Amino acid sequence: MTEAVSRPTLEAVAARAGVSRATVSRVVNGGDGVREPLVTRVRQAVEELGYVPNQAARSLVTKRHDAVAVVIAEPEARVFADPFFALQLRGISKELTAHDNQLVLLLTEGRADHARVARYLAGGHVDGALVFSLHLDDPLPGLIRNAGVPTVFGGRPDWSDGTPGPVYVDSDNRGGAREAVRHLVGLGRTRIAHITGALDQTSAVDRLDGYRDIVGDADPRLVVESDFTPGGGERAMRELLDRCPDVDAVFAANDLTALGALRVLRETGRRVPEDVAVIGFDDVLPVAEQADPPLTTVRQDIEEMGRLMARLLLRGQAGRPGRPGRVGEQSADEAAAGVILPTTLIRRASA
Amino acid sequence: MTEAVSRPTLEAVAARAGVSRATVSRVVNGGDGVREPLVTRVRQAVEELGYVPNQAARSLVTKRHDAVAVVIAEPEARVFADPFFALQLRGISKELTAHDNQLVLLLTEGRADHARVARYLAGGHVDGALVFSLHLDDPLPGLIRNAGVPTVFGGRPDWSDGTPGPVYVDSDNRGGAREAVRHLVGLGRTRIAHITGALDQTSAVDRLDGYRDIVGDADPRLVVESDFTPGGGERAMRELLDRCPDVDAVFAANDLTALGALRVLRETGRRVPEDVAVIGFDDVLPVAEQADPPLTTVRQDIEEMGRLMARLLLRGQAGRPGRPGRVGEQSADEAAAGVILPTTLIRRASA
DNA sequence: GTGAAAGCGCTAACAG
DNA sequence: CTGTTAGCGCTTTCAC
Repeated sequence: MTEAVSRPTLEAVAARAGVSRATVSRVVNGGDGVREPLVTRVRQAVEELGYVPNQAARSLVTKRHDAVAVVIAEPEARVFADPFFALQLRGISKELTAHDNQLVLLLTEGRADHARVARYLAGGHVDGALVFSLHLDDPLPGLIRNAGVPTVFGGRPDWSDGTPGPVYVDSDNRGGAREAVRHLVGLGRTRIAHITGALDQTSAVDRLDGYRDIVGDADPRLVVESDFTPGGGERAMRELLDRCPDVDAVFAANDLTALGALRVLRETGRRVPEDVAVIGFDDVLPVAEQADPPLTTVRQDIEEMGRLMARLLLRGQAGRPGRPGRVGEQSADEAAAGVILPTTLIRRASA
Repeated sequence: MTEAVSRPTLEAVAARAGVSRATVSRVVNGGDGVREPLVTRVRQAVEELGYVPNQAARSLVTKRHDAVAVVIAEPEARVFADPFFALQLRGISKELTAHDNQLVLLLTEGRADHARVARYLAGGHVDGALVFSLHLDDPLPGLIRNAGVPTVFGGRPDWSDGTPGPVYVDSDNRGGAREAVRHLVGLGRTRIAHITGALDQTSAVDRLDGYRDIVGDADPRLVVESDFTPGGGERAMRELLDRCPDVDAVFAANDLTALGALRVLRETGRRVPEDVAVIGFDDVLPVAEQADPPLTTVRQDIEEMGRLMARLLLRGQAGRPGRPGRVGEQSADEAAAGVILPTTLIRRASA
């Protein structure tokens, strides 16, 4: 006795309400132009039968999917070492949910998966894509452009060709860096160092630029390249102390890096902030708040970034090389561009 | 000139290959019972046209979706404070990808979203669900059961009614706790305390049980209830020192809690591990490795948990109260049950 | 083995 | 305003 619980169709609702399928369809989709008595009758039939529209059938005719792909292209485990993506996802999810769109998550493990993702996007399974791929040499953005799907990028992508700029949402990395360094200057520090992030990511480059905006042509030995990890931060800090024992402030490219720097500073007997002031970036709470001493850092509103990305896509601000759809209804002359979210300096004990 | 780039259909491929739609369909779906010359010709046409099957059309007839929902029901921001879910997602994603299934992510913000999720699952948009909902009083698992979708839970759910047990994957929280405490005992500690996690989650309860398994009826003041956060860990540690100044070891319910405990220990001038040994749980790398001193902790293979959940669902081990589908093809007598993954004690400096 | 034909459940003209 | 009529692109009997 396989209780074949096949769900009710439009047909069934129509029969029960004593109207045509078309009328039920109209009611289900907002019920414009249907007279009150019928609307109620249909609504009731829907209720009684527990009718839920079959999305596949609907997509087949509308060519819409009410679904958006989120592509996270980060081979490194590092992505998962801080809550960055989790927060973005939450922001994205909230916005998509508010507009009855589903979130299809596409995680990639290196290049092997790129073709798969490109095929999926080109396959017209979703109305748009939100893409995180922050590495300069990543071929994925290009592939995605060819897929002809409206797309919004998370973080400024690095396209130097002449095509109309991609739509993206980013934090004000450069401005945030400037504020951090300015704060250090305000503290009277004169030997301000910078430990960079992985310079194949625009965020790291922008933060370095912000640092340079303030310090000008300071001693180049005060800039040490690193990679956004605590271990990298340690190595960089050691090298820094080696090169410039008189350093009195460090602006680290992110909180994890700052953590590594703090550790080395402590080991070598420097007091923070008395001897060396330290500032991070991101304001990853469990890291920044629990650091010793608690970390002064530049906060970015990560969840808001996610929300905004989704909003841009749904509003059709996104580049849409190809076919139509509810997502992507922007006017043709809408200049594709980036949206930059402000950052805030959070003062704690380390600077 | 809107280059209506409407993608090629089966029809088009059939025409190009000089065969019928049915034949193309067969080839696309594995190409059994089609003779070699045709297979090649069709494959080539598919290639040339860049044909990608329309999933909506396919689902409409097969009633399969090759999509799985991942439901993360965590109102608290805490979820996002550690990479737990990110790692699970990665494991899930890998497994789903390997079987050509899509991952639909459903994040919920408290009860308001429960109805939405239940409706979505009941709506037959996906072939199954992987559900994370670790709070004892959460109504979501019940709702999902009623949705009639094959489901695998992440973490042992707490159903006390008589229904056949839900399928779930969990870490060996109890065993891991035992190992941690045993290690402390082996170190010669005699006043071993436990700072619990949020006791409305089975993981916290299981870890507490494991602790008790080893210490027996030790001084009950050595157990302090907390909530898995660093702040909670601090408060708990303070209370603990207050109650039992002679404590010489602490087993914390997770790494974040241990971090808070370490901080208080340091503040109050205790040396770790000389005066007080500390063990955490989870082995969240950026936390455990960067702690001062680096944290001895119980590692769980989180990614593997995710992978296993997906595998169970795809293999049809999952409870399936309702309709058929590729997902959920288990034999009726297959005993639904939990799979418990082993944990490992990672020795660092803190104990 | 291969093709022809009948829908899957829904929306979107088009009549009435 | 409401109902009728075509399909959307695909899989799947069923003949050939």
